[in-house]
Amino acid sequence: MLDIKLLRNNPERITEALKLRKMDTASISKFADIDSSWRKLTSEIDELRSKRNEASKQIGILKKNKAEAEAQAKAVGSKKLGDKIKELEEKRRGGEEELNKILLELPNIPHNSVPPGVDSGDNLEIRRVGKPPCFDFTPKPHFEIGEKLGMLDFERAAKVSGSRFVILKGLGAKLERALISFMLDLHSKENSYTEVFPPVLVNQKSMIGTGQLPKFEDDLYKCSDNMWLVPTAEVSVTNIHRDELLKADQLPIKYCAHSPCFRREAGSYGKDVRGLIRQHQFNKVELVKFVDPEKSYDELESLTLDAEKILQKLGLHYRVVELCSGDLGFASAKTYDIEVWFPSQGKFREISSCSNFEDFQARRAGIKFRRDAKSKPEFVHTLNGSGLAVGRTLAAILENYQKADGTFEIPDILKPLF
RNA sequence: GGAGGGAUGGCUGAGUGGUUGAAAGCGGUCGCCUCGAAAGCGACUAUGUCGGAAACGGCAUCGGGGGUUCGAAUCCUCCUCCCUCCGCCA
Repeated sequence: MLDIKLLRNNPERITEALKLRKMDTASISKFADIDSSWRKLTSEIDELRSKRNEASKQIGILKKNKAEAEAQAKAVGSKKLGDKIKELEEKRRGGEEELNKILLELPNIPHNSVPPGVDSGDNLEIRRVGKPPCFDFTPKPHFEIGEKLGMLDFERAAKVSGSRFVILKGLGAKLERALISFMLDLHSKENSYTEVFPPVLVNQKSMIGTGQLPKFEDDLYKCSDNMWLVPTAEVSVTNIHRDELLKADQLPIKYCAHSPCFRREAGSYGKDVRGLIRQHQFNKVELVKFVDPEKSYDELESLTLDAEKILQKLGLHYRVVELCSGDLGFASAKTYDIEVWFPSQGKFREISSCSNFEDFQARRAGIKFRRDAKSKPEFVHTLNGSGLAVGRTLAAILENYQKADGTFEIPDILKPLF
């Protein structure tokens, strides 16, 4: 959520930001209209309430002094004030709801450093690490390798659940588990994240807190009792500190978590229909930070490096891309995508997305901290990034470590886990 | 699922219709004391919002919504969460 004051005092800045994201700016002027009448009504209501409070106070005193008749007379006038207040409040309520809706559906403002652009074509490559493997044969796609080796069973998964599901078997299941372990160990031991194992079924407030709702309901699985399956552990983990006032010396708070993630992938028909790339359910290890606003951009750099470390240790070729304004996620102010090399496709595919949300999520979720004893609470900055998407990592290993005979090598770093 | 109990400021915890934004304690900040510190003493110490350069003032907020009343932390009602007991269950 954006700062409502910014919206009032500097709507040009937000209009500008929306344009960068190629979004409709109509809601800005709509907001201004409703807001000004909301504020006018509010000051009228406040004034009337002030009068009524004064009258009530006096009635109290009169009653104490046994001046019943006077008290009665005053109560009549006060009742009228009350009716008027109720009427104005009713009038205000509709606008209030609309303002809130607009506010909750406005995306974050891109950071100054974010390159302007319309889509992924305008993203900026920051660095390339490692080298693509050389094959003296045509590299196969990961799903062919996995199916042939009995590690991946898409057909039966379709029977059990539907399309975009997979059953990992034998070595496949074991490799998945090893990867989760490896990632969590590295982040908790070397990168000093606290490991957490969060719920994957969350309430609506949590989904609003991180920005999935109300705008992206179509992407989510909704269960009964107004509970939702998380599309990423970011939701569960960021909301750990919802409506909390943290102490400055607690920051930065760093969590890593593995969770299954659930996405409906509505509107992605025909995209990556085969293989592990785009599943309705997949495992992911997530990194989440709560930090001092002044340090959040340094923290974004280090978080990205923490995620990269996994790929380096696995010996996978990758690049880091800075998302342009048009490709930026709803809640993000700045995002680096890490893309891993897929030999069968001859291109890089996203395996991690590391973002600084600044105070956008903190404001929605009410996550504050007090700088020192004398200062007022301020919103923290939240960040998160995949470290990494496990299914895609497994796919990348199959492809990059494949051999001519259709088998593949387990990366050295994982061997102790087998 | 059934029966009870509870939710108050950074924390603990009083408060059952009237000048209560809220006692007390803890914690914190500042001052006095001291060579310095501890202890002691004193003052200050919620958030949001509107107006204001500020001082300050209005309004709202005692888990959340709705209601009763001139007036609600306090009464009624619905909801959420927590605790205890019973049932069921991995």
